Amino acid sequence: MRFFLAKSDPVEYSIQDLERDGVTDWTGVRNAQAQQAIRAMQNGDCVICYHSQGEAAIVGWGYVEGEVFPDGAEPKWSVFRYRFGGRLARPVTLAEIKASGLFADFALVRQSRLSTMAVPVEFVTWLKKQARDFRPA
DNA sequence: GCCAACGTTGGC
DNA sequence: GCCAACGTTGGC
Repeated sequence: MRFFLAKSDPVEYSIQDLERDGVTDWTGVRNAQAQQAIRAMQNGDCVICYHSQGEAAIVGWGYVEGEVFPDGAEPKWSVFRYRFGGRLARPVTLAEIKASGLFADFALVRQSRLSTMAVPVEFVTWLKKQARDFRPA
């Protein structure tokens, strides 16, 4: 299993919405680099959920369900099906991630506007220490 | 609310 | 094909 991260503006669609829905199609990503991350996803991969805008924090996780597929309306763009995994009791903020000093090269820190990205394994290890309830299956 | 980063558009 | 102008996103 590999790890990715998907941002969402919680006003539009939050981890609570994902928990309620159980599963949702992650559409609307219209950026070449972000699309590259989506196309690299495989069934069962873990996708960390991050709230942007006011919150700027990791709030939970989920899983890629099935294969990545083309957007029905605009097939040149890829979509993944996102299944809820869990919520963190305490969000891990971007400020903490930056303050750790360990992840200056991570796209989350380096490219604030990128909305989906691959996550380095060292970050996953660190995150598990920060959030004991982060337990991807 | 402001600003930096950066993607997109359109004139040339 | 270049580049300025503009729009959008997200951190603060």
